[in-house]
Amino acid sequence: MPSAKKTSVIKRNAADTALTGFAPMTSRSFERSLPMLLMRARDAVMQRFRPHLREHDVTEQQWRILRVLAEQHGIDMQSLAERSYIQAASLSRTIPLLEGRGLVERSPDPADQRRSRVSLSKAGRTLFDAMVQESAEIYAQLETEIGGPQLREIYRMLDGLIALDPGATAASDD
Amino acid sequence: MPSAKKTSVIKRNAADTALTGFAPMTSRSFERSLPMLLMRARDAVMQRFRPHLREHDVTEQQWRILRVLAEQHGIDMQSLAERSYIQAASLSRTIPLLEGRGLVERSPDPADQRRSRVSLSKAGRTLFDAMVQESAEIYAQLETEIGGPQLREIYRMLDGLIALDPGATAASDD
DNA sequence: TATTGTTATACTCTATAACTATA
DNA sequence: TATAGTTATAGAGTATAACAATA
Repeated sequence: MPSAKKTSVIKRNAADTALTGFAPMTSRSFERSLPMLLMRARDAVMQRFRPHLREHDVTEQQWRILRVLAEQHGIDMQSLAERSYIQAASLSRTIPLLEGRGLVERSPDPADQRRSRVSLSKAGRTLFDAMVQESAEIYAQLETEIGGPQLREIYRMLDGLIALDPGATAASDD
Repeated sequence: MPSAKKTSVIKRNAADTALTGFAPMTSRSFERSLPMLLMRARDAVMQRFRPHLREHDVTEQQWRILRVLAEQHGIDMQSLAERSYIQAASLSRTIPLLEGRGLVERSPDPADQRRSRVSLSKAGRTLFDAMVQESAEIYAQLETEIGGPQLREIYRMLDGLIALDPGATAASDD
């Protein structure tokens, strides 16, 4: 039941009381573990998108890659890794899969033979266009349910949390 | 730089404009993908906790298990899986590891031989008490940086997102 | 020597199904 | 027949380090 009050996710007991004597009045909210709630919130949102991703046989990670490629043609592997928040080693295994499906193309950078220039193929662009359209519709539905101002507030607060980690913030400052 | 404005995480270009024609005025925030921001926010928060977890040689998943066991003695595997948001199959592999370290004990449920009753051992309780104390301190530091009211607002909004997924909400209603 | 990208290794976690032993 | 838990399998992802080619 979506509307049920989740008051007892974590139950009070002796041990609990002992450990939260540290911050007695607000212990309840902290016991509900911020990372856990973030994980569950992400999962709840992804529920909306998973059927859509599966339908196109694209993993979450691959979708992140396609999105970066859609906005930056001929990006090198390292930059792609940073912008899609995927480890370079992981990317090296994933890109050939997308190449194999004809969604992605690579060519050596003429200015530096070490570098690859990764791009969306025509088929990749077509897939992306179709997917991003559906994705926008799911987002629009989300916004309807949550409310625009509320959703913008969520973005603002998530930015605040992300800014807690200087490393992560730096990665997004491009 | 934590204070830097992240205005250019996703760059505008022709392709971008094309795909976001769908919702022109608010496209920027939606392009910044809610699941992605939730993932990064969780990662940023976890950064604070990872050294603490590693120090005690406990994975994030194992920490979730310990927390559930700390508040519910003699829980069966299925309930433990639900409450810790871990797949039952994954739990079946993880619990023996914790047993091996002497942190967790299991005994068959006398009323139903199929069921296990999983509990924290004395050593497990000692570890939990030490870790939860440190964890509370990290949270307190987070609260100082973010601000109590702001943090409570974050919790409220995450609850809202989680409520979007009836399945996930049901799991937390215990 | 340093950098780009790939490969290797080991580990974590997920998802699904098959299996066992009880009920 | 149904349920609790385990095991098997495959896939997806992380994290590190070693490595080859190029700069």
